[in-house]
Amino acid sequence: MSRALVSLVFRNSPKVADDTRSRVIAAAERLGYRPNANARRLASRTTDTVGVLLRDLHNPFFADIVDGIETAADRKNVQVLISHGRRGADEVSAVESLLELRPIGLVLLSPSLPTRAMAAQVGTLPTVIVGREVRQRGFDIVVDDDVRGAELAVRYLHKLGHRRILHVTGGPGEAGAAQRIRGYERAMRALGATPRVLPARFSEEAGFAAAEVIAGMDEMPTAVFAANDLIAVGLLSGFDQLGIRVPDDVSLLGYDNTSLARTRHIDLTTIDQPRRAMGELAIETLLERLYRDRQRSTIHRMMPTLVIRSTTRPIPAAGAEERTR
Amino acid sequence: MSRALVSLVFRNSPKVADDTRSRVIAAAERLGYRPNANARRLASRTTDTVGVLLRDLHNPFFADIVDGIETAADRKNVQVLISHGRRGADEVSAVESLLELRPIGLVLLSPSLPTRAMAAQVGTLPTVIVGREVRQRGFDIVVDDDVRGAELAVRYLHKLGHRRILHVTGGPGEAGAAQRIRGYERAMRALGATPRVLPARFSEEAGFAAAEVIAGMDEMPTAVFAANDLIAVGLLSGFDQLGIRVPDDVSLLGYDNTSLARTRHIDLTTIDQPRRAMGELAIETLLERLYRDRQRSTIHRMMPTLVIRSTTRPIPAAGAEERTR
DNA sequence: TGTCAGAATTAGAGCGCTCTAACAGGTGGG
DNA sequence: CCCACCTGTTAGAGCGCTCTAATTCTGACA
Repeated sequence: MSRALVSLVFRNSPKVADDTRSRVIAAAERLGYRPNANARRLASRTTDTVGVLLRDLHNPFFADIVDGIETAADRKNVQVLISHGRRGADEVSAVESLLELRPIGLVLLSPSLPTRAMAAQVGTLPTVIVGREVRQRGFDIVVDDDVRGAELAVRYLHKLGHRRILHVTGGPGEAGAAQRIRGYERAMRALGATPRVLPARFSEEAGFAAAEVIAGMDEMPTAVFAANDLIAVGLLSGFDQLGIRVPDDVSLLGYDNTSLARTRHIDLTTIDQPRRAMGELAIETLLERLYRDRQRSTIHRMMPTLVIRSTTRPIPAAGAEERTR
Repeated sequence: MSRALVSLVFRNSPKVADDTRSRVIAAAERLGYRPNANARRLASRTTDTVGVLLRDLHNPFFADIVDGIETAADRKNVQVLISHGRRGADEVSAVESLLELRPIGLVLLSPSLPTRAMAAQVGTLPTVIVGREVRQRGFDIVVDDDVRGAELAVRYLHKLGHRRILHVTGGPGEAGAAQRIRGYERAMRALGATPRVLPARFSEEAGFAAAEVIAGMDEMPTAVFAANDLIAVGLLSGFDQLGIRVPDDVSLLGYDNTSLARTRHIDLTTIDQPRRAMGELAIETLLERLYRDRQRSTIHRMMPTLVIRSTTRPIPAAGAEERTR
């Protein structure tokens, strides 16, 4: 049996006879043969693998996206190679080591590098950026529509009768913070309510601190829309400590539907990004550019959904009153 | 300039003259040259990469271990390749694709495969198993010392004055459950207390359900040691719902020090496994077998620590009384 | 029985690197 | 002034596969 035959068998080529195939497989088993992926990747023009840059393994948010990526990759018969740029460490070298393996494309999950630098590094390689909206020729984008997510949150609280709805936002550079403010403000104005934004950061600590600020306000809000779940959970403990009851005294709404929000003990009403779908779409967008030879950049803004749990409730009287409007 | 020269430059060989080196680098930059890792891996005898099987990306527990792995790998100048066997999916094929890349060794994080099957698959390749204690020649093991962790928990509660300490355990097959029961029972007996184990599973739901069972007991425990944090958090909500206050009415202690336990809102006293250290040790063990040509299997049982938060407190009177003993 | 199309198999080049051994160009000692 | 020796560079084989094109094998049909 020739080398080429074995190669064909291991690539499931249809042009090899059934009995030959089984003889090859039997022989391989007997000899303990295992194909060498490095040789295959070198010899074949294509590698059939897409590289995924995963910056933060600790954030379960990305886990769902990777799940989606792998589901779609499986379906499309491409391999996935994950590179974990160590926490805060050199993203450039993480991408570089991915590129040295000659993937057919790249998926970058919430990369933090300057857009220009990324563009220079990946060159013409099809690249999809998930979770960060950059304007740069050549990149395809998959993001959550944070503006509409925030609108969803505000409209729901408004429907419950809330009028004094405060937004606790993330830091200026934090992913989605600006868009969420925009959606919040737009929805508030559309509903004839006055927007009010309290600056913070995307962290539990910041939320905890914000609770005190809120408690000290002349006119306390009846509902708080936190820019992410961490802030919301921080607010929850802050309110708890200050004797402010959620949702009795104040309704609380988060963003991201993290596993934290899902625990019974927290049970936070929140906005859910379609994470798995985002991952799947990333792969599909990548392959579509590759196989259909698309040149133009696309941006997919995915529609988030509202997940109602137990930290929100109608304003006792006003709620009913307003609903009849 | 020859091909070999470029190769030497990119491998940081000391035997290339400084000016030649910079000329090569300049030329590479100008031509947009990037080494092909597949060719390198094929041509050189060694690949300098260890493969890591990560079964569950959603479990932040593994994220810390991977952090440790990458820290140590960085220090030792080896690459890390992560393979994410899709959730519950074919672990065999995930390991297989890792093996096809010809790593110098493997680190398996809490693998679920039968020991024999794993041994057959990896053959003589140095392999470290983290988080699961298997008895099989050829594997090195890094685990938390769950027996001593459980003892730590019991002794602490005992020191606080608790005598009726209940242990809510995980399912029979769940990682560490058996050892934690053993440590719990041993410590209880050593302290002259009567062990009592309530069977459950490693989930929030199971913890929630257990709360009701506990509330219905003739003689309620004054402290509950849950086999992991998820159970503890479930218990927390269960107790909450039943009007049982933690820690006023009952002290609660978890295991694993998950991010959940760390949130202010939960702030759970728990046992911490040295996850980063476990990851680092995995790499060191692997390389030590490789370079020192060690043949015998080793098992590292890492000492966990107690993290005191706000779900445990002394029994008001008895606590002080007992301390003077 | 010969012919031929199509199916199955194989020879041989080449993927981009590393490795060994050989080679060039100084340097310094005899 | 030659030779040994060291440093720096390079020729050429080879890593284990894929790919193309050529070759062999089959069976159908005249």
